Amino acid sequence: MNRVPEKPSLDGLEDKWAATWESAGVYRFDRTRPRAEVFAIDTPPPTVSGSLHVGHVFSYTHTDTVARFWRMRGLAVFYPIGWDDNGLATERRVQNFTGVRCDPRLPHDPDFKAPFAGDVPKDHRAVAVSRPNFVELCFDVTALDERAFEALFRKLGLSFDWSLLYTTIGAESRRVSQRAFLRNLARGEAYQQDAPTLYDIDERTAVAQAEMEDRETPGAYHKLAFHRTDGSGDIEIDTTRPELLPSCVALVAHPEDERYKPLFGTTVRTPLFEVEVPILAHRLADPAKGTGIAMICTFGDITDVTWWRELDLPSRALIGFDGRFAAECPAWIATEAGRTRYAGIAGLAPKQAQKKVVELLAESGEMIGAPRPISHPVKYYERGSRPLEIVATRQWYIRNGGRNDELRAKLVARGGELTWHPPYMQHRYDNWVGGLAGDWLISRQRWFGVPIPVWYRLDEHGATIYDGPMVPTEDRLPVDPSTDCPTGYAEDQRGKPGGFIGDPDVMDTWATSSLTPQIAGQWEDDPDLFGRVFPMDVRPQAHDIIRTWLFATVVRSHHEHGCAPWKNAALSGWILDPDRKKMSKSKGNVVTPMHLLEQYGADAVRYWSASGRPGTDTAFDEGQMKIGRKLSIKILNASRFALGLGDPAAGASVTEPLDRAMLVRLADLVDEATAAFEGFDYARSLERTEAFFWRFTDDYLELVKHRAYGGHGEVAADSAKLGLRLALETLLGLFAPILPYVTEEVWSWWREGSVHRSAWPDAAKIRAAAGAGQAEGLELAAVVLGEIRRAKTEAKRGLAVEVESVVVVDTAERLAVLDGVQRDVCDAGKVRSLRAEVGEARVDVVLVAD
RNA sequence: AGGCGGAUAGCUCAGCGGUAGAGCGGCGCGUUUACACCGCGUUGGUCGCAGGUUCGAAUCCUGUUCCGCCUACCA
Repeated sequence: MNRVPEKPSLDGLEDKWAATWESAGVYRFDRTRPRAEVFAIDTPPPTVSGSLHVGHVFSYTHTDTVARFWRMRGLAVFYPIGWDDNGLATERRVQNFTGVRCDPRLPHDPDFKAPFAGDVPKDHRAVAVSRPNFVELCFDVTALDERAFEALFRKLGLSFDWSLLYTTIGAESRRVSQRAFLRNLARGEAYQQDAPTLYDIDERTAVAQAEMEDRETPGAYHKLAFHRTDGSGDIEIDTTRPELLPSCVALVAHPEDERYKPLFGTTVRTPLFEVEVPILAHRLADPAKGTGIAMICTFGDITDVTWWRELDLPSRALIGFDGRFAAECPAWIATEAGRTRYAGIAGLAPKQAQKKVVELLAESGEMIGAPRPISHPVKYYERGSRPLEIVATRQWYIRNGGRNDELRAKLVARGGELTWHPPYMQHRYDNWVGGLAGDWLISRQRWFGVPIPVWYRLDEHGATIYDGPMVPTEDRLPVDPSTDCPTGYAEDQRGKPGGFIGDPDVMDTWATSSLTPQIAGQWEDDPDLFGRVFPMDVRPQAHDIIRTWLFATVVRSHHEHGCAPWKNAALSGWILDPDRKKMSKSKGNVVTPMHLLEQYGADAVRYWSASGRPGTDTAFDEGQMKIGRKLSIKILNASRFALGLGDPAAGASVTEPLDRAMLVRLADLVDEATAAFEGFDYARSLERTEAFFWRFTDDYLELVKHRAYGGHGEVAADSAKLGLRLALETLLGLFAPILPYVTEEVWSWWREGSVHRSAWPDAAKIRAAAGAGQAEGLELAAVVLGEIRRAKTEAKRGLAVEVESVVVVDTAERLAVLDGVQRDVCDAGKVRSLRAEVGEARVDVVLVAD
């Protein structure tokens, strides 16, 4: 059966085969298979906040090659895909795309239409919309983005089972997320606390430690004079945040610092605001920093929080949820001068307040010298533009070992249960878990997310009673406490004294995406399915989100299931631009992938991706894509040659030494490629297969060509045809995970079904066909052929020119091997006579005269 | 400041104890019935630096310099 086209082409293969695979269900998960026969992948759901970039193509291809390998090995591959479309990134996308902002105080407008669709003018001021309207827009815009995501992933040839598609904002995800939260709550792993938290004043939400990053930021030391209340002079302190002076609650120095030891227990008056504060001792005060004595403000940084807690200080926080200083002068500023000065900064943002305070200090003479500019690391929300503030608020947390060493040790051990690819990535995990400073803050003061499924009772005055929140039964999930009622209450009691109120917050995106194994596996909704896929075999992801997604998933699995969520963690590197910088949207150096797929073809782009070794950052390189395209074309043409020779006779076998030698090497290749894939090393498998393939086409095909055409009779020709077919079948199999389109195309010329459902190549079967083949035969023939080619090239003659004679000098042993392949060498080189001599290795070539 | 990676041909990278490799690029040759979206040949390197172990080191050990990343560092 031969359906070899006259002029094979790569054009159009993506659309043709993607459609066929979908309609034939080639990648459908077989849920009847027991756990031992399943390979389950916890695919990262990409964040829906615009478009996918070439980095996604890179890492998703890696996982896809592994999925395809295990599928060919006969496992039922559970390979879901989801869209992470809840959370702040999505909200931002929607704001930027439609030109609106959410104002939850507004009423729902049923006729509202978005003012823009991706074409928001630069000078546009965002239109305020109600929360329900905003959420509707979020659904609309994400649906649009998700269609584009799907088109790209399908074209790239990712072998997802699209029937398993989920979204993190979908009802199923909300149910899983809320159920997991409620179980955390019931077991005491989730709790509420009113405490200082990291707070982004632009997004107006609390953020978690994992979402925080340091940025080198310009600042300045200001030296301030605090006045001793016993009148014996001033204490000088250095601060980068003089605007926090009205929140000062104490000064602190190291307990062993001789300079300040005598002052502990005495008090000073703050500059400008004239508040009396104590001088205290604490080990975290660094005698080498600034003047060695610091002012404690509520709250300038995390150390302030520690001091506040450990020294039992009052809270004098002034920066509110809007990021501005309180409008009213606080009671602790008692003097008239102090209150007048505070009026000057009331309502200002931190930066403006600092400017004003510095002015006031200059006027009062309480600043010593000019500010000394410095550059120092400051904490930002990773998506934020202004430094984080610390604001005392009530928030929800999930225990993650940050405040409990026993739990911390258990979670480190869970990380140790995983097999990490590459192994050194585990250090990142250990490093992060070891350095956690607090529990995981999961509540966000946002709108498009999974609601925290609790209600609070209101007392007879309408005040919220936070103790003993009311929770829904699991059969009611998912709920939205802003529209659903707690059991035993009616809607008209919402917000009324003696009634109830819903928790207004949503959970952070990670609090839901940390449950992707449970979401994809339909935990509790389909226990049969869940039992067949959990714990999963592998979590593939990029290494920059080990501290967030990977760790959070381990935390949830540990709490809920008492085990690690997967067996393996496979970490992809980043794509670097030609200047070796990470490609990211914020740097503006991203390359959009669709045009690459159209220009080079999906297989070529996958080839480039698969040449990036696991965990290794890789340069964006269109040159590699060109090579991948060349390789794909070569596969088409070589296949056309092998299959165009016609079918071998029934009962024929591989008899020729050259053919057997090639098969011996091919079997070795299968062993190597298999071992590489078993260790998730798709890159090594590709490299070895490709190296073999080029030698196969350059040397073996040329050596065998004349004989295969029938130059030495049917038996010798059939040996070649059989060898070629076995090699072709094997090479198509080895290439199939990397180059799914071209391999499927060639497969369809002569085989039934999909190559992607065929069995992974079997080295034993190839060795059986090779019989007593001597592997060196192929190399030896290639070496002699190479010498012949060189002689022709150096003589500036064409390769078609005939060779008068060749003398091969080598050991008797090798000459015996050469003897078996000599006829093929002479055919390929157009050699009239070849003589062998024992001696020091050498090849002499004499061409026929011009 | 700790930790982890990397440093090999002009470029991208493989090799990780036994005579320095591939592809791309450069140069030259060639239309041979799979392939001009081609083929063939060829040119490229004190394997970051300095010590050490070894018969033998790109490969192991120690130190060191650059580059990247992760943690920590906000008075």
